[in-house]
Amino acid sequence: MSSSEKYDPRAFPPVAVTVDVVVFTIREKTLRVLLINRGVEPFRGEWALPGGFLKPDENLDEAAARELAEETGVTEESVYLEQLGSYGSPDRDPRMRVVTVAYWAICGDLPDPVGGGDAADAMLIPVSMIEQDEISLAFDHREIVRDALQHAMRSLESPLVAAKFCPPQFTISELRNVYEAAWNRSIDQGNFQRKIRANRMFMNVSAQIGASGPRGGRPASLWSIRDEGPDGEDTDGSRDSEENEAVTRKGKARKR
Amino acid sequence: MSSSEKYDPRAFPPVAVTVDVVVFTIREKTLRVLLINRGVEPFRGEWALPGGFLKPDENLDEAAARELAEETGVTEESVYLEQLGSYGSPDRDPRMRVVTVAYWAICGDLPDPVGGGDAADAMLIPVSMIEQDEISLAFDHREIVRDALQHAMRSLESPLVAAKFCPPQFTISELRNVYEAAWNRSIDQGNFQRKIRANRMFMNVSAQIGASGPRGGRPASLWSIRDEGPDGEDTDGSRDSEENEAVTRKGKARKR
DNA sequence: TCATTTATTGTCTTATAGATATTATCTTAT
DNA sequence: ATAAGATAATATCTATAAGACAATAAATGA
Repeated sequence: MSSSEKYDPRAFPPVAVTVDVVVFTIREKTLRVLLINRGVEPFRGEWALPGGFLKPDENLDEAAARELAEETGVTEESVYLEQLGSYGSPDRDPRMRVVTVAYWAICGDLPDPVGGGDAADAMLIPVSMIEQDEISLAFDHREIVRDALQHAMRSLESPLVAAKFCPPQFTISELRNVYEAAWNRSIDQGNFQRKIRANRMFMNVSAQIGASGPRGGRPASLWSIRDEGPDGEDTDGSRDSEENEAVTRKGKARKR
Repeated sequence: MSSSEKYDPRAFPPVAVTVDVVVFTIREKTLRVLLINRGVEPFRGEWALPGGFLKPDENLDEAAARELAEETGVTEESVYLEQLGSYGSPDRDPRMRVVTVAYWAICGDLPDPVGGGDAADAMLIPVSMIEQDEISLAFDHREIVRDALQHAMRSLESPLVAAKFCPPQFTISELRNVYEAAWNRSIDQGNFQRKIRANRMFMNVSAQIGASGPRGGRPASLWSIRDEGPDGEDTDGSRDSEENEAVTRKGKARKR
């Protein structure tokens, strides 16, 4: 700040800092984003991201977690929440100068009737509707959602992130369904099995056996993310594979 | 913001927004970061990132570019500048609540005597000194630099980003030197050539031939980044390789 | 000329992804 | 009880790419 020290921060026009959260979840095999219908001006009646003003004594992560909890009822446990980036065009909020810090989250188990009281004041819209511009959002939230989507798709390459869409214990098929929803195409089952089984970050909960699906079929074994202690507790001493093996996205883009 | 609309932004305690930039460059085959010696309180005399307060009429990217230019004299041309993230712990600045938006930049051609007038008020320290905690920084700038470093290392997997450390036209060896500086190990020359030549984002400036090194040797041909038009102008019609082929980091970690 | 340096090309090995089976184990219908 | 269908789990083959390693080519300076 050497060359800007002449500026007294208190002399600056007021800037408000908000936090907005792009909440992803999967419903009906479709990747969706949580939107809130604004009850007040500006942009009253339009759809916007859940969010709010940063409070004096909380840091950014805490503010994001608080907003997420207020808007979804989801406690911090089992939720993936990560900062996305900040947006601060001078005129992005007609009221005053507002810089927002955007976060993105994965909720595997969103309570279905989201929102406060009114049933119509919150919804989960498919991301495809935003990609194809079939809905307009308040502020610059369309840009934020698009950036979040792009970021999320990259992060999904790590199956550890994809697993956040699943319950704590899950079958490999459930994890595969996450990718099929996000990428909107089918994934070879056998190859996916091989990939996950080779990833040492996943642990077979051998004691448990999942139930068969509604249409029968061999029951799947349950898996969970290996809780990594402070130091890498390597039960199997001889391994030299990379820890973060990505799930790549090549292959025939056959429709589902 | 639905559940927080009760808050009037103007009623909030003042928040200042600053922009800090982590400027990377390579000197003496070492990846380095630009630090400024603070001339005023707080943290007077300590090393800090270049940065300053967000001005009323500029957006975040503009503020970062301005700070970068003020502190280094480097104009926006040929500089890679990207937002890293925001930091807003309540007590990160003893004066008042300050949220900073951090950026990271790659400067291939930093003017050597950086800083304003005093020669000692700016320096380029090796990133290893920060990794190993051999220097203390003002504010939470150590955390910011570490995050930037982590982010930069990931971004470097794209040779297009690595090329930002080089002049507009460069030899493949110069580009390889970027990786050798960043990863602190040698890279097989033949394999690297093959990799870059296979990447359609690089273009051989066949007319030009670079000069030989100080110790002789065959002069290298010059390369540049293919300036991509609005639509992919594909001179060579038949290609189906991915555009962003990464330079991976495996292989023997032999010392240099 | 020769040593040196860098560019360029080639080959071998290994690892992995994807395609394509095949086998195993369950549910449901008859 | 049996057959059919569904899903899980395993196996095999191929193509591709990366890395290790080596060899050749082209320029420089001494």
